[in-house]
Amino acid sequence: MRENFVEACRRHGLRITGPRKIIAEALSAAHDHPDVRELHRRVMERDPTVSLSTVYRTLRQFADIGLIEQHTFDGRSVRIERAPTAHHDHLIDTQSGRVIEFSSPEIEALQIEIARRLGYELTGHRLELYGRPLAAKKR
Amino acid sequence: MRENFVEACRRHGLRITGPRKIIAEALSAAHDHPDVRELHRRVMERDPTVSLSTVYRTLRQFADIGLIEQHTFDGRSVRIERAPTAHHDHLIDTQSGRVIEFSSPEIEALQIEIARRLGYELTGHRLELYGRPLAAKKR
DNA sequence: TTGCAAATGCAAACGATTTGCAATAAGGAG
DNA sequence: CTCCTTATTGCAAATCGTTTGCATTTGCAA
Repeated sequence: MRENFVEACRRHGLRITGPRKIIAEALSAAHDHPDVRELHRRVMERDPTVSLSTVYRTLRQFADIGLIEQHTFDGRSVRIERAPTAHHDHLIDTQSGRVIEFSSPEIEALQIEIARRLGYELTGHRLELYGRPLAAKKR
Repeated sequence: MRENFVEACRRHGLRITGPRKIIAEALSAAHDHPDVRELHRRVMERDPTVSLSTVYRTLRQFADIGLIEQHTFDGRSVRIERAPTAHHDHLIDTQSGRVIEFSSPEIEALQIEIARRLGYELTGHRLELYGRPLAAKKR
């Protein structure tokens, strides 16, 4: 993501600052979907002087230029995700809070169809599945 | 909803109080998906002494006993909906904020299937479509 | 190197929601 | 019908996540 980040910032006239570099690093190291406080914690491990407000501000900018996405799964705080290369939806493990990504062309197609039938052009959607692991039982 | 409300409260040991009656009335009169402040506004039209905190507390209780559902469509404030008789999802008109209900057995089935394939038992889901009306163009 | 707009840290502000507490009222017992 | 216990209420203050104003610092183009 490093390159992508530098390039994207340049393209949008954002300066390559210390805090932004650190935040970008923390993001590319994140293989999960942390919330902002958690991300700030990780950023502070690299540089404890970066403030929470800078993290918030930077995340908004990164989202604006398409580097990340911000989701609110539970109605609670925002969770961060590196810019997806391909579209996908999420399954949230209700026991652990873990987020699993998936995609379903069939569902995508149905969504467009449903919107059209209701007289709308689909401009976006959100699909979240909530589930309990079933493996545990059998194994 | 009047009867349903009295009965449900009785069944769960909730007292039938003045504020609760008013809130239940405002809810059954609502044919949209108001947020809490808007609902409180409507409640106050009937009785200006009912406080916002009582509305919040009552809504939580009503949700607990299944009289209503609370959604957070946009990541912003909570929107209220009378208990649905049948399950459905929502399409949000991005121009007007209006909410349209729909249901799709095909999608429901696919969701269960996807969760299973990922090793999960589906315990819940959220599906929201966002769209722009297309009728306007043609007519 | 210099100069200036962009970016930062801090603390205060915010909007939505929750909570502690003393006062009030529902509704079963007598 | 009145009394008593306990749930419920209104109010104000607290919380939580997020945003913002402002004085200070810092990229970076010239």
